[in-house]
Amino acid sequence: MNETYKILIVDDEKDLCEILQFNLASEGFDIEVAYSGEEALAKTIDRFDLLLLDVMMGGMSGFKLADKIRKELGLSVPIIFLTARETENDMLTGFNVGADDYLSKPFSIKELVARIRAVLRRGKSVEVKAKVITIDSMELDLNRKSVTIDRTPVLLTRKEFEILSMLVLHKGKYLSRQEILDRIWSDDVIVTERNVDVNIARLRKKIGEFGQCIKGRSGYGYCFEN
Amino acid sequence: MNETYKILIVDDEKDLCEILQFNLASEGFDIEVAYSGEEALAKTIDRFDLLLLDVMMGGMSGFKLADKIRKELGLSVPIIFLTARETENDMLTGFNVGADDYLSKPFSIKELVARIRAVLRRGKSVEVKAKVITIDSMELDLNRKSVTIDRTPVLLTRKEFEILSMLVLHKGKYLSRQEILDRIWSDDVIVTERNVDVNIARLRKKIGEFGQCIKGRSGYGYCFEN
DNA sequence: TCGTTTTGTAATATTTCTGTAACAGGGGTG
DNA sequence: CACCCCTGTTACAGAAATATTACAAAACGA
Repeated sequence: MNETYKILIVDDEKDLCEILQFNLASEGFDIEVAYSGEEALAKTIDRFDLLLLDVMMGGMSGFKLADKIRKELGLSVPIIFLTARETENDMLTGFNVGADDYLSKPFSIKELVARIRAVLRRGKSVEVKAKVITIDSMELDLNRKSVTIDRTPVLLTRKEFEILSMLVLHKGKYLSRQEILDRIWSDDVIVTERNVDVNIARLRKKIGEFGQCIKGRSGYGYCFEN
Repeated sequence: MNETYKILIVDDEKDLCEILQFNLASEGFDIEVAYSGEEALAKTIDRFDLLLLDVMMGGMSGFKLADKIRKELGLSVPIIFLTARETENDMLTGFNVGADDYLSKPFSIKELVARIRAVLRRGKSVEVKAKVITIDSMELDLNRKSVTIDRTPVLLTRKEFEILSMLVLHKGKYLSRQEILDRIWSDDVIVTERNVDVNIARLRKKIGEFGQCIKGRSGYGYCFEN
C-alpha cells in the first residue's frame, strides 16, 4: 500500500549528501548516495524511483550522467537536478536531457520534498515508457517483467528475472555475488552467497543457449556477455 | 448526482499538460495524463469520460491513437483534439476518426472548459455507441456491464465484471493485485490483496472454460490470455 | 423492515518459489 | 598426485504465494 520510494542522490559534496540523506530518509524515503557519476553508474540505476543529480561534479557532470542514463541505459527514471548555477543555459540543458524538475541551491528541504513528491505523483499516474532490451532473439521487457526468446515467453520467477536484468543492464561487467545479493534481496533477509549460484543455475537452464552468455569467473562473480 | 468526470490528457508537451491538469482539476475534473499515445494505450481507456488528444506528438499521432481506440478497443469515448495546425485537412482527418470537437492552440482555458462541458453534456443525452468486446464466444458489453457466453447471459457481480474487463482490456499483461485494487476499489476502502484472489476465483467459476484464460502467476499477478 | 445478493475475512488446501545442503567437477598449488 | 577452494548442479524441505471454501458482515431492493 504505502510503497517506499527509492531515491539515489548523486553529489560530490559529502556534507550536502548527508544532510539530504538524513532529511529525506526521515521523510520516509529510501536513500542511497553516490559521490560521483561513475559511482552512480556502477549501481543498478534501474531500481530507483527518482534521481537527484548535482549538475556540477568533479568528473562526470550531472547532465552527462543523465544523458548516459537516458541514452545508454535507456531508462526513464525521473530526474531532479540540483545546481548552484542559475543561468538559463543550464536550465535548457537540463530539460533537453529529460529533467523532470530543477532546483537551485540553496534550497529548502521542504521545497525539495514537495518537488520530489510532485514528480513521484506525476510518474505514478503515467505508465512508464516501454523499457525493452533486446539481445539477439531474446527480449527483456523491464516493465512487464517478462522475457521472450524467439517470441516464445520464458517463464522466469521474480528472482530469476531480477538477476537476469541486473546482469544484462551491466552487460560486460562482472558483478560479485555480494553485489547481486545486496541489490536483489531485501536487507532484512540473510542468505548465503551460494544462493546466487543456485538461482543462476536455474536461470541458465530456463534461457537455453543464452545461458552461455552468463559467464562465471572465479573470484569475480557473474557477467552477461554475448 | 454530481459525478466527477474523468479526463485523460495525452500530450507530449509536459508543460502544457501541467497547465491543463491544474486548471481542469480545479474545475472539478478528475485528470490523468499520458505523455504519448503508447502510454495512453497502456491505460484502461475505458474508464475515462473524455479524452483530450494532441494531434502532433512524437511517436503515435493523436489521430492514430484515436483510430486505435475506436477500432481496436471499440470505444466511443468522446474525444477533443488539440492542435497547433489549422488546416482543413487536419480537421477532416479529425472528424473522420470520430472527433467530438476540435481546438487550435493557443486556446484559452475558459474556452476549453466550455467545450468540454458541451461535449460531456451532449454525450449524456445521446445513446452511447455499443462498446462490446468479443473473445471467441464470450462477449463483454462495457456499457451494459453484461457478459454472455454463447449468447447465454452470465450474471457477474460488479467487482467480478470490473476485474474481468480490466484484465481483458489489458489482454496479455500481468496486472498485480495492487494495480487491480487501486483501479477497482475506491481509495478510502482498505481491503486485503487476498480479496482479489477471492473475486478471481468466483469469476473463474462463473465463466466456465474461459476461467482458464485468466492466468495467475506467483509474484506477478493476473493476466487474461486466450 | 426482511430477505437476498454482494462483498470481505478468515481458514484451509494447494501450488510455486526459494534456500540449504550435499555432491561432483575443475583448476590451481604445494 | 593429493589437496583445497571455488563453482555448477541437483534434490529436498521449508517458506511464501496462491486457490478455494465457508461463513459473516454489509449493501441492496422490495
